[in-house]
Amino acid sequence: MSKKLTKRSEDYSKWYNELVVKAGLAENSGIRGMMVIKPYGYAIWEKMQAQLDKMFKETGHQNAYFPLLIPKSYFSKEAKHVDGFAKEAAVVTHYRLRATADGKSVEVDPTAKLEEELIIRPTSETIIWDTYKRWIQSYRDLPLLVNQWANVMRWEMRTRLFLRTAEFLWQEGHTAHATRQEAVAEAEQMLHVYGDFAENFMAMPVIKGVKSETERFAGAEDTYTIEALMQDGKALQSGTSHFLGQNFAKAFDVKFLSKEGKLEYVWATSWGVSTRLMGALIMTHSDDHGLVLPPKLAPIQVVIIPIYRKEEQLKAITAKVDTIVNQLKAKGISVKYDDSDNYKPGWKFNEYELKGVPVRLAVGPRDLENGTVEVARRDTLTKEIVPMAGLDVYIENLLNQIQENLFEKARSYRDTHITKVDDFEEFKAVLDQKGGFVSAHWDGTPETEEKIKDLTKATIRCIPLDNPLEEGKDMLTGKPSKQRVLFAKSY
RNA sequence: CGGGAUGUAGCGCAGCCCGGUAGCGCGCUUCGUUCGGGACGAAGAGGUCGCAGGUUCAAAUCCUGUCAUCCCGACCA
Repeated sequence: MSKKLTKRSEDYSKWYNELVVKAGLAENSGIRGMMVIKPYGYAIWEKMQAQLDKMFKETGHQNAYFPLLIPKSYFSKEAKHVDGFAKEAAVVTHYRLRATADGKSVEVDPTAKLEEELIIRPTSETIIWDTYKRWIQSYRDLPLLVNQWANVMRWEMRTRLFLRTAEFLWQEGHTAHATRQEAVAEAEQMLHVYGDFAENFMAMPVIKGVKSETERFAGAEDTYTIEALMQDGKALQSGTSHFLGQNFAKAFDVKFLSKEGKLEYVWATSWGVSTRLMGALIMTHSDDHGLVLPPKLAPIQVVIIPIYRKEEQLKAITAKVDTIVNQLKAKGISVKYDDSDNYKPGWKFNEYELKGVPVRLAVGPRDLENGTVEVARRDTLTKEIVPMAGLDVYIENLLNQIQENLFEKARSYRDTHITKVDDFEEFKAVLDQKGGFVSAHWDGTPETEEKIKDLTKATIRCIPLDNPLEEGKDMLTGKPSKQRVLFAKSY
């Protein structure tokens, strides 16, 4: 089987799928819309998890775990929330199998029907708020700042590896506060945590903003989002943080006694990012050679490949490489020395490029003679010969440079793909030919938003947080508008 | 839920129209030569042809049913 990838320019989706599979990140399981995350893909997810988890703890959150199955009745308590998820809920109706009459297979035992069906969580607000009711009595119990790492299930009709799968891994934070102000501040804080993570670790520039009413989370008063731009000009919602008001507190009757002795409903937030971030990472940096990983999230930051003919040469190289490995490890750099003899160097070069390893070192007899190594960068695909002395410092700096370069490259792409438009014909033209975000005036009504979506498939991605106010006219209806919003076609 | 396709070795596929006892590439095993950008030769291992029925002397191939997956729509806080 050829390892050659389809070119991005030819067919972006095909390229994406091949890359995910061939780089060993994930594959379709053959079970409808459900994905197998392979060890290499999972290793990257673990790096993300570890960093996010650290950031959550630094902002005062604790981890907990709630049940996978949620009684159906819990959903009926928050009306909008149900509407949002009813269409894609997987339901457990029975609890036993039995052998068929011919004894050759199994069937659901009809006598083992559940009194009340259980829903496989599409998100955990309901079960968590049912629990919070028991945890919260006094203002002293607040704020309650809990995060959960879990899997959830949404029965999507059309799925794509990492971007939309029937089951996915994520974290969901659920917090309860004594005041509106505090809850809003929490939702905003977590949006900034996501933004920092995306930009500083994934090297992925994002626009932070607020969702329009139509795009808002089911049951939220406000949904904050980080929006990233993929290489094919489509936007990807990469993380959301919701200010839930008192909706869930009222639905689940969660009240606390304030300092003043008054019984009040608590204020809530929820926020989450998922394995969709893997898709975002891939579509932000990768190229026709394969994956490109930012050093901070690369499971292997440096790979070392020996070049040799004879066993003695390998021994001499390995002795030298051991020193390099130790020096790099001492600096906290993760290194892999690939001295496997079943593949030739050329094969390995291609393989690690496909896997996105940021830096590759090649050490051969020539280098032993000269006291050098060949250093290759994944981001620029350039190579240079570097003296072995001081190599650890050189590599350390190089990794930082690569991290920075990836971000700058992605940012300049993103920045050149935000287009200001005042005319609807131009709007359509930009979406079709150039892609990216389009900054345009909108009259603020869901009807207009819907009409634009029908006509162009573009939706309002967000109203940026730092958006300047500016008088204008809606490009479609001509009605007055106070600010521009960002439109884009999205995943 | 509408439209289209596919199911044959671990992976990717051919064979099916026109029925005759299963093949190609990659991968895998062994040996040898190779090794600074996806090496080569030789010898091997590996398949209830998605499942169930039917037609036939004979079914991967024809017929009926069924299950599953994929793609395009609709759907996607």
